Amino acid sequence: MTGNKTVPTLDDVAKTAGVSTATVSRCINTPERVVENTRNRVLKVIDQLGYTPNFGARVMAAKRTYTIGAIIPTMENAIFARSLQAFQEALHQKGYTLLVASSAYRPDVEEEQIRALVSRGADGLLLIGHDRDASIYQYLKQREVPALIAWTFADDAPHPCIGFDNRASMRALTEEVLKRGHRRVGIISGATQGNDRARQRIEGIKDALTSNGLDPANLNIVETKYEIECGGEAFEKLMSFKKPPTAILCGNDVLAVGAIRRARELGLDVPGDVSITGFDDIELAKVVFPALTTVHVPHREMGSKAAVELVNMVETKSAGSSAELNTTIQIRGSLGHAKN
Amino acid sequence: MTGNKTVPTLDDVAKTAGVSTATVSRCINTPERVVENTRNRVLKVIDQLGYTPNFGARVMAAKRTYTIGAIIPTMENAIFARSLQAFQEALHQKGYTLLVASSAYRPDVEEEQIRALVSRGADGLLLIGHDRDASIYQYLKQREVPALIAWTFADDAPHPCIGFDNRASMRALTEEVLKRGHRRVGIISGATQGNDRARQRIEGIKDALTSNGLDPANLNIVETKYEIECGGEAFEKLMSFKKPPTAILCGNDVLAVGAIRRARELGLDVPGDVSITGFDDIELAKVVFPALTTVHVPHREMGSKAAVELVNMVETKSAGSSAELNTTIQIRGSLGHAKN
DNA sequence: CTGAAAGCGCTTACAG
DNA sequence: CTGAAAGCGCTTACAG
Repeated sequence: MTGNKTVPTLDDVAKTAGVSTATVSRCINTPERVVENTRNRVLKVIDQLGYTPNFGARVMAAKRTYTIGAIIPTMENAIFARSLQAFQEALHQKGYTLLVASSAYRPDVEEEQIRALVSRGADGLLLIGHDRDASIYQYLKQREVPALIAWTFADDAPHPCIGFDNRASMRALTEEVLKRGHRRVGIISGATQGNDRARQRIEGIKDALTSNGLDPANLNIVETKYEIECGGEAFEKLMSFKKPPTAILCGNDVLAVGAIRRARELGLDVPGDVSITGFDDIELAKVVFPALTTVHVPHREMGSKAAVELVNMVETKSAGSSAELNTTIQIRGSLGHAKN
Repeated sequence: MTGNKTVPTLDDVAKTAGVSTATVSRCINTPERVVENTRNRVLKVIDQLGYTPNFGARVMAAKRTYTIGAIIPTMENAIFARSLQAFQEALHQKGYTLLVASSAYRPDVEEEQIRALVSRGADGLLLIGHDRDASIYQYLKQREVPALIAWTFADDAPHPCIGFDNRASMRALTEEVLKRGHRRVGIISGATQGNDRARQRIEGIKDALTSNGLDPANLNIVETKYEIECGGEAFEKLMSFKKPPTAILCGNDVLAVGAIRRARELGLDVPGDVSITGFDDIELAKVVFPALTTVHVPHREMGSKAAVELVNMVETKSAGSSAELNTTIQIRGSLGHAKN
């Protein structure tokens, strides 16, 4: 009744199976290098004793943790959730576990989290967007921790990325808006500082305006935090202008949903009085009324591809390769024709 | 230019500071046991060399990983997100990192994940609900991994839990529904098997019916997966009865939102034709139209309290104590009077 | 195919 | 207050 509660070690297995610890280790890690006979015997003992390798020891000896870290801007809303779920599932399938932290969209917090996960032994890191201090990339390089960037794509990125073209996507959405006669366009953007995705999306809007003969200089842009309430406030601000926009493009669905809600509170009809669009196509987009016109992002695909590629980078110690995913424009009730 | 890329070890620090590794270790872990003078010298060297303790070695020597695992049913929607975010933040503040996995509401997957996180060295585990195989609790006990249950509360639970009374909460909500004249009530529940929360919520509804002189036996219950689409299908099924319910109580907001959406598609007015309620009060609840009457759960409070208590259990090796949190009923547009 | 043994980088009684 | 040294439980060249 006493030795009963002790967790069995490799040594225990080796002794009761009558082999060396090396052999037991091989049975677990490279079974093909052990003859079937011994292997079966060892595996039976492992099963009998309920042996599981000690994580710390394994990490130290193998210099690998089979752990991947992900730092996302937020877990609060669904923006990154679906992707992260797919990422975790794919990781699990490859025998890796996910370590998560969130940065609250703050560069300083993100840096702290990166260091925390690395020192905790993450074999690789998933990061969102590539806009961050050079010193961080240097640190990652020094520690030899491969990093993969998601949620954005750029040919010339110094790090591999699995994502989509934020600028082109937003441009395509804006074209749809302009096609419906809108000429006074407002923007509600998340903070652009340290957020290349937010900036790219704004650039995309400007691209579309320019190619339609409009002057991007007249654009009204309100920057705010990615929160529903903030979207509402920004909306109110834009609508308080003497010549309010007839269409408001939001940096993501969360902001757009806040805008729609505030519109209702103010007695404004969407899209009758003002059209509103989002970006991401999270669950909220389909649930809000009117349903949100937005850019559909392949969340799950991005998550699982990122997992596969990152594990590949870790295991082959290769630089990794990028992949561009497609987005599609989802036209729903919140976008209508400019009345005028 | 060569030794440059090597990650410094404790030994390196000890040598260049002219002390033993024990002293360096103390400077990091129990600084008060080192005189200020030596300590300062050592800390300076640590800083200079950019030393960070090797995780694996530390884990093995200290038999602690400073890592807490959490297994939640899903990350896809926002149900657990806010709580998990608060949990992670509180953990981070205490110097712990969060390991996450999701079970997709499947007991077998959950068990696999529990074993994965434990063998990965989680110092403690956060689990949702207490309904699971006894062998799992036995395993946890054998491995001496403390577990804390969230999202539910029971005085007599064998494990400490930080949560709320699902049954009483749902009963209180149901009272509000009955108060508005509803007599034919339908239920859309998540799968009850292996989910004590789902069962408790149904019991709560029955409690309210009984105490109002209604027979719970007449209740129409549809069980389905916790997904928006499924909520819609279950709704349609309930409304296809010859005597459809005038109020439908859903096991959570996700199901309720699906029901509301389907109602609109079917041309039914909510709450004019049928009232719909949810549970959890996630963001969706306020965004859907009409806004959802639901049970408000203190997500963030639950997450952070769970973190504090779990860390406490890990560090003091105590059994841990439970805490019951309060829920409140949020009356919003989706609940109206029975027309009859 | 298998074993003996070094080594991974820390922490922690035990002395002094 | 500080140091010498054992030990944590694995993996992996190196032999044979």
